[in-house]
Amino acid sequence: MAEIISNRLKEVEEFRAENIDPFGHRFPRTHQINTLLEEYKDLSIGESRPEEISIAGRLMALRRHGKAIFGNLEDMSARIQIYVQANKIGERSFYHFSKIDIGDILGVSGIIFKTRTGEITILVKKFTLLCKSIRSLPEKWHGLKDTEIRYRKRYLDLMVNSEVKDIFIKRSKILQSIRDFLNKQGYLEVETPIMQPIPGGATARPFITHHNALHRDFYLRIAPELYLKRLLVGGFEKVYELSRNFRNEGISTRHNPEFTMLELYEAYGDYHTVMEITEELFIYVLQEVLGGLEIEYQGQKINFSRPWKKIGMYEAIEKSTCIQISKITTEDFPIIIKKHNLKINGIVNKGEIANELFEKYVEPTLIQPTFVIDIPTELSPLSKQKKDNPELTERFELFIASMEFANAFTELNDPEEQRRRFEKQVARKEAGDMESHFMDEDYLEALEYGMPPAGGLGIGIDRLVMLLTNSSSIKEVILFPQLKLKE
RNA sequence: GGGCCGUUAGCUCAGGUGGCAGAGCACCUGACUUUUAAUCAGGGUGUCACAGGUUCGAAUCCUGUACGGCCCA
Repeated sequence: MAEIISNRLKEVEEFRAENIDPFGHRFPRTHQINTLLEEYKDLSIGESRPEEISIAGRLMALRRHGKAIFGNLEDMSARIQIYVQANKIGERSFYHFSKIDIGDILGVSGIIFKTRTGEITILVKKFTLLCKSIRSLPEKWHGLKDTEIRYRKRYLDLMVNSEVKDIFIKRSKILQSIRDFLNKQGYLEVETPIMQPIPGGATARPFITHHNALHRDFYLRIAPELYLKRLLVGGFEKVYELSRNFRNEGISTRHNPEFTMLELYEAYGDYHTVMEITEELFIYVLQEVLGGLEIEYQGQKINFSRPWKKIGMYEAIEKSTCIQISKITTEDFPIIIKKHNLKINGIVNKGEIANELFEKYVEPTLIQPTFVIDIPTELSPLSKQKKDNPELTERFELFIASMEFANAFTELNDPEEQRRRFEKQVARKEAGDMESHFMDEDYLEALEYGMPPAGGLGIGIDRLVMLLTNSSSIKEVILFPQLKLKE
């Protein structure tokens, strides 16, 4: 490698000596390569066109034939063959071109023709060196497979693995179609603080950062929820935020410490209206991005045709385990915990037991889109209770392919009840549950001014992208996933 | 946090039982004006992840560490 770099640096100096800038400047292009290929696809073999075109891109392959050289130039859209002939470009330029390496970025001008093997090719009349590459690219045939290098040096991954590029193009389309859908429905996109004095809106440990001028710590948001609901208090009726959230927890194939969420709130709605929005949003995105409602994820066929399945959480647990959660009592807790080997942080209650049983026995079985509804109040400190059963809240979680994709509920707008919920969370925290919620007096004060009844929804965007790109790891859909530092 | 697997050239990978570090691509030298994984002739470019240990001798065996992957919590 050291040898390659020093050779290339020598070439850089040689170009400078010839008055050629090895790190060139703006280059006007007439075409992107894909449009060129499309425009000239009907040429017959040997036929050429007189008009001169210009493209730019990275040289990905070279085939030298003495006084002629073939290469492949690639831009973001496609790859095209270029052909340089000594007697067409001139001896001097040909000599310069012979110093070009795979990996260099070039602008080329010339005319289009079709070779006798039927490949659309640019006969180069002039080339411009736009950037000399001084390192050698990963192998042309096997590409770059080492997952660690792929994630750490994503630029190489993008350069040589076109499927990877496609994933991130798709990710962009997904985000765009979500915004399209919500904007059309009259939602307002807003931005709320990432640095928060009190982290709220989710059950998770936050990251801590420090503000020097204010002499105090802030938390990176674990969710934007409590700020978005302050906006409902303020009179915005339909808001959403596509937000980067940060949770101080382990890294796995489904968890990155920073991840993207959609949160939306609809005043005067509830969890039923939000369930409809969820279905409509998924279907809109699927149609826009994939053009259909059936996908295959990791070998499982998943169908998004409405209506999706709905099942109560207790009912789902009972079906899988025969445990009737609604009937168990405090005396049953240790027996169930022991029998099913459950792990609960801090204070044990019925909700936590239901949650553990659900995750262990029900979640793995939920392949087709399923709304799990009516979730225990003890697990839902920000949700409104069901009118006929205060043990449960008007809340759902959406599961697809055994993964949680959405969490939504009717928002709790009673400030006194909200205070009691926070107090219970604080008690949990004191009992050792580091993920439980903080007391947020400022939020309670906002509720005391009055928040309209509302439905709220959160969707994990990274997982959605995983689902629509058939990716098994969240790292495949995040450009620069978090890895441990090396050395 | 636990278990299993991996880390050898820029990249993709070989290297039973310990005995001079290997291949293909890339790269360097030369030939070649329609090739496309171009071809032909020649060249090996290395802290075998890191640190110890065993041994006459370690990429290989042992211990520990780092990073990554898969599974579990």
